[in-house]
Amino acid sequence: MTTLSEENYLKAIYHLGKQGEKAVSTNAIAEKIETKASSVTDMIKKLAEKNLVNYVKYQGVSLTNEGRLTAALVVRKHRLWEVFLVKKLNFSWDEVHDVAEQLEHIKSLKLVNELDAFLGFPTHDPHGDPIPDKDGNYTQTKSVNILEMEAGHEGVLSLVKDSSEMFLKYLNKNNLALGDVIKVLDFEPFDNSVTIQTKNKQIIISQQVAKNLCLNL
Amino acid sequence: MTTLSEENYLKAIYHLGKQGEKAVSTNAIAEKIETKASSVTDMIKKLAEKNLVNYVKYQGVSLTNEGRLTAALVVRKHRLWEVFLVKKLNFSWDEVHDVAEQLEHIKSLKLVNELDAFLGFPTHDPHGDPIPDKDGNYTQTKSVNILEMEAGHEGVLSLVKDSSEMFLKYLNKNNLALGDVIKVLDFEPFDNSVTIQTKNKQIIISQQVAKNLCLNL
DNA sequence: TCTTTTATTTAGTCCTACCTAAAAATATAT
DNA sequence: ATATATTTTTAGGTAGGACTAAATAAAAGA
Repeated sequence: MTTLSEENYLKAIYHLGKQGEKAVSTNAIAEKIETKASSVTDMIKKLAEKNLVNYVKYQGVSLTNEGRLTAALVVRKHRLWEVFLVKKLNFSWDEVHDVAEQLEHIKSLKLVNELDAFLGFPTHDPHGDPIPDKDGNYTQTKSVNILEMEAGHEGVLSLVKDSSEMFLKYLNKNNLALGDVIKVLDFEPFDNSVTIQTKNKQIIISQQVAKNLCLNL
Repeated sequence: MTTLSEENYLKAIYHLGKQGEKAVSTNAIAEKIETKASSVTDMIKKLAEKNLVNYVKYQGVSLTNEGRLTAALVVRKHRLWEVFLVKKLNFSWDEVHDVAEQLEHIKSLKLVNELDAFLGFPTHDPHGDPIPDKDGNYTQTKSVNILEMEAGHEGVLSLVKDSSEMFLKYLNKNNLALGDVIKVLDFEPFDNSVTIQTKNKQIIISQQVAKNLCLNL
């Protein structure tokens, strides 16, 4: 049985391991979890002892199959609870993160699966992230980052990479939501900002914003 | 902010303090929480330090107003989650306890109150226990224990005092559920068993069972 | 009342998960 | 290639929350 803290480490490694298949560094984990590198080393040793991660001193860490499944099931719970909060309890997408961080650690197989059914087996959370199934698998829809598109093309906003309250509030303020049709009009080379059109309005978004928005073509 | 462990102690004192208004003993708490008396003493000191309990060495412990409110809000969450599990997620009343024990510690005011609304502001949990409101208050309906009734009288099963899985499974097996009309037929002096009638069937229940069933007249 | 039993508290440990400071390994730069 | 900087690990320590064993207070019995 994994502790709350162990689950948080596994989740961090899971997320960090996604982009680039190689081992995750101690410092990267420390930064993600907001803890010190020495604490990370301690915990990694414990997780290695439990066969949840592969660990070679000074060479970083990666999840074993068992560790990956454990992490995926935590992520599954997190995202299902987010859907519940938004769809059933009137939370807005910028309010769900902290509560879901707590709910994701509740241990009950029946609870997760009944919740899944109650919500109608959703495939994505309110930020467009895919929800792993009972076995930890999901199908990644290949959405494209705005910065990688060509001017003149359009798509449906389907994934918001940054789920921080601050960023989501920015999107709310600018009336941008998942499912919106967005047309990329122009790239400004000076500051890498992008002009987009949605709901018959044009707005300019910074590179930092564009980086976090992905469209389905 | 209270920790999970502190909340469990407050809850135990809250429940133990209900019957008989005097101070709760260290041993009683230890038994309820399934821990050792010495651990209880440690924790009580901490709670007294935080002004959540009144404590005099060797004289037992009682809740302060702040402690009682904190405990009541944990109980409120516990019972609301039980209603959710039974009404929305197809849990039976004997399956909810362990999960609710976890869910009761989730910290989010909005979550509790939205859940309350989502469930239609229920007043009682699946075992007939009253659900405290935002301020920790509830109205105790004065249901009567079967052992205190007279033969020939009847009422509606409205409170099951023992919420253990074993006892609830016994009730299921004998087709007894909250809301059933029960008529008390006879008291057997030899072993204090009781003959009752419900749904046109007569069954004999032991004193131990009868002790845990209360009816609304 | 005095003694025995029971309840409670204290003293000293342990484990988890964190920390700081120092040491060791790896990576980078000249 | 060697010196410097960065990353990672080790060593040692802290706080929360549990434990055992021993000491002390309160309650019960003779």
